[in-house]
Amino acid sequence: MTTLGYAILGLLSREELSGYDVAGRMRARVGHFWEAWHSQIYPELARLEEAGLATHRVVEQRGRPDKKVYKITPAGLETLKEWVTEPPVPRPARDELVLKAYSLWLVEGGGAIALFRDQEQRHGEKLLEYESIRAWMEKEWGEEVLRTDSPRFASYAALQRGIVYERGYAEWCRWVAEQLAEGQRTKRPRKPKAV
Amino acid sequence: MTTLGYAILGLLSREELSGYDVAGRMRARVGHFWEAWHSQIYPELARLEEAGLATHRVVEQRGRPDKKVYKITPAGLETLKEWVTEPPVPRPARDELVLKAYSLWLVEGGGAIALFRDQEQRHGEKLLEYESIRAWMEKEWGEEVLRTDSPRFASYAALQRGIVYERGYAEWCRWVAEQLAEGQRTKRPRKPKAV
DNA sequence: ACCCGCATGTAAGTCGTTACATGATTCT
DNA sequence: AGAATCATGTAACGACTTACATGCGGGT
Repeated sequence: MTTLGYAILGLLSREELSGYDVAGRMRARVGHFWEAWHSQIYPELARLEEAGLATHRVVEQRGRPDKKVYKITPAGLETLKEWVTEPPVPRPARDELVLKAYSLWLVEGGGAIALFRDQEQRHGEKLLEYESIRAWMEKEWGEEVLRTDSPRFASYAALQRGIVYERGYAEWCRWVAEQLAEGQRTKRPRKPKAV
Repeated sequence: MTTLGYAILGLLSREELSGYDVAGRMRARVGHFWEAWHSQIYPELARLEEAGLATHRVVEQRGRPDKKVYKITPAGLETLKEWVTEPPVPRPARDELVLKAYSLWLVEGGGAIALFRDQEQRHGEKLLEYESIRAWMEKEWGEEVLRTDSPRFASYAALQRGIVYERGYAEWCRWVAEQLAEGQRTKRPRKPKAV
């Protein structure tokens, strides 16, 4: 089983979905910590079905192409439950911007400051977006967001990670931009080639 | 050019390195936001050389196998500089634990609490490790860590991201574990199958 | 006329991981 | 005797991305 398989089972545990819908949920719901395109999703759904973890029925539609609606099986639910409490293999977050930061010393102020200010804004916007979703959840779902046996709690908890992540990211970007700006203000001449 | 290529150039811009050393630096220095194994590094170094961004010379050693020491070229430095200020294509952080959180509602307390407490500890330990490196840098490098044209500033800035990341991660884990524990204390019976 | 949403797939290519392969020296 | 460090590579596999492929209906 691949991680994507579990991601899909996680969605199917909440509702029956077509491949197209899975792709949509993937973008909207779990997109901030796992993404997948339909070209990966369709074969994965077929594999889940072959493994007996999901089944599908064809739903005919008027004026639209037929769709295959997938449903998780009891075996699928068991597999998913077992996976949930297993510790994940630790993998470092691959982050290209941090890699760029590691070579920041090579470039003179301007462009780098712009980059980090821009990234700060992007992540700040993401943060606001997530926070407004959280506000919506709290208003709409009330105390259920803290009822740990409710899927709404799980959605809320995952979103919470996105919020903490984006807040920290924006903070770091601002800090870097400030250091760069400060470095430009109190400019020292670069070290001469031969001392 | 792949991102790995730039990661390697970033290391070579500071010092000449053999493939073996690059692999080591990769683990120790940039490992918390980009990892790579030697099997990927050796071919990538060959590609960098072919593209004229690095050169190598063979260094003979006593009692040890010969090594190829790579050096960045002026063209390599230019390529690296150009890349640094280009905005990265936004890719969501793939995080399996958040995916597990999204399915947390399916499992009863015990195992899930243990998982998140354990993860909190892991990230808490990472945090302490990074903080002690930061303390070492500040003590050893002094004000140079804030001199934006110094490689030490860049190292410091990248490490800073690791610190913010791990702090946020540990915080989130603790929050989830607390919610799960709270949910267990004030246990409600699960919704009956048919109401 | 053209684009967007719905709907499902395959193919080609890239990137990353694990395993295979070899071999000397030093430490436990 | 066995493990770890230094040192460089290749091969096979798996995961992920981008592009190709098709087709209807509704909106601008």
